[in-house]
Amino acid sequence: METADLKKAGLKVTLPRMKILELLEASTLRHQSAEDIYKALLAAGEEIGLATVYRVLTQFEAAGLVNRHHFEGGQAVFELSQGGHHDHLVCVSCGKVVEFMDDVIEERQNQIAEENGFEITEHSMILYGRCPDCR
Amino acid sequence: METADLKKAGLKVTLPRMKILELLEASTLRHQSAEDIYKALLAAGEEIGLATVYRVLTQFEAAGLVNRHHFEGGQAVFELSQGGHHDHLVCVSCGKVVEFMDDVIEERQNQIAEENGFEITEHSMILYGRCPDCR
DNA sequence: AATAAAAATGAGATTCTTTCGCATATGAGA
DNA sequence: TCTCATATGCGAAAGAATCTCATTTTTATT
Ligand SMILES: [Zn+2]
Ligand SMILES: [Zn+2]
Ligand SMILES: [Zn+2]
Ligand SMILES: [Zn+2]
Repeated sequence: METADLKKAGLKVTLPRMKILELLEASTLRHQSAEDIYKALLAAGEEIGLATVYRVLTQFEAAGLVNRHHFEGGQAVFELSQGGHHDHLVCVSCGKVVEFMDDVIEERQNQIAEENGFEITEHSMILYGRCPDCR
Repeated sequence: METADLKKAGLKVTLPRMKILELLEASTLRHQSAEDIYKALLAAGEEIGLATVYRVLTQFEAAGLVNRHHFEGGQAVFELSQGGHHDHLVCVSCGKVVEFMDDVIEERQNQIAEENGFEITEHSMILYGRCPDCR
């Protein structure tokens, strides 16, 4: 139930926010740009402005509901943050995205940060290549 | 000797290209934006247009002379590609950049790509946090 | 259900970074 | 030195994301 999630996040329950959250939950594509979402909403007959989509996604991000990633040479993409941390494999040919999570890497990252006296707040790891279908 | 590098890269030896390459080699900051470079050139009395700086850096990248990285929330940064592959630790407070390279991680990345049938062309790994000075 | 105050929205303007187009200038080879 | 392909500088343009502000929608309160 979405409205609960919004309230829990300290966000007023408005129509645009509900529609965007619903769309993110219903969509088969986990990683979408603000514009993708805007167009999908338009196609669904919802009259929600692009600025609002950007604003709402930024609020969702701040509330921890979604995560934002910057894949090379494209717009930022957003995904529901359900399912915990993971990183991405991106096909440079067809755009397919595969998620993965590797404890060994995560562990080494922390180790490296520590060795350099850094206190890590987040990280971005994206592997680019050709997917099976595109090779 | 720079002119040789340019010729070797199949690039005509022009004044802007030489100046930019010299600046990259002389600068203490390894990671600079196109605009940083443009301003440094201006400050040094060189009259090189910003568009040229962008063009030249893109050509250098294609020639393998420099690498481009996109650190969160800033302009693209460029660095001379001397010294082989490495990844980055970036301080979110002061912008300090530390380079590192971890064979275990590189190995796991290849493993993961293989498991998913991907043929990796490149990757981006950036750890964000607070450096020792900023904690 | 009606009202008021606070917050969110939509549309367009605006910013920021990067690229493009084209007239002029420059470099490499003859 | 001459010629021509190429590179440069400038301003215009594009693309993504944010901002402004008048209007609308929520939520809280009668
Ligand atoms: Zn593919
Ligand atoms: Zn993901
Ligand atoms: Zn710092
Ligand atoms: Zn580096």
